[in-house]
Amino acid sequence: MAKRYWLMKSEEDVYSIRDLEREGTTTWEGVRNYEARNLMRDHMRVGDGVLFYHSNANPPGVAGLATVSRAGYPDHFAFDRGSRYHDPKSDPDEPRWFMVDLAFQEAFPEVVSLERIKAMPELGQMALLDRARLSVQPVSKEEFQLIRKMGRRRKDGR
DNA sequence: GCCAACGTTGGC
DNA sequence: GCCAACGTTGGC
Repeated sequence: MAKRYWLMKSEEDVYSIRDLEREGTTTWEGVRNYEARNLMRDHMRVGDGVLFYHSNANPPGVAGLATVSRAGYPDHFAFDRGSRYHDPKSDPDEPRWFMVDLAFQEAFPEVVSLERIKAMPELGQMALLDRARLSVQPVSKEEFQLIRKMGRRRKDGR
């Protein structure tokens, strides 16, 4: 199956690309939006490319790359009464929420800011721009490759 | 910290 | 099934 591409948001001060770099892999629990849930449960596959986006950051933007290292599986944090992600409506026999695991790939030398993304006509169709509150979203191969190229090159050309 | 967008909940 | 109230997200 062809590799797919995604953009996933994390609040920078909660979990950043540097945290992922240090840990190597992470679990992506806590997504509580059905559209995002469906993407993780039904469409994300091991090896898919991920743009790691920092929200609530200065500036907000894509901070690096990750890959999907485990496809969708039940978000067991929802069953844990002590977790901030506990959801009494999710049950192990019929889990409501799903998660994936990510592996670190690279941190960009400089964040590709939302402002720069908005300024690129080729990126005008990204869900990021009109589905601002969707934290897991599909990205085309062309969008992924362009942002990767922008991220690997510093603005000053070095 | 503000507030617009937007998804969810719950009364009817 | 409608829709107002409410909660959350996330840019600014």
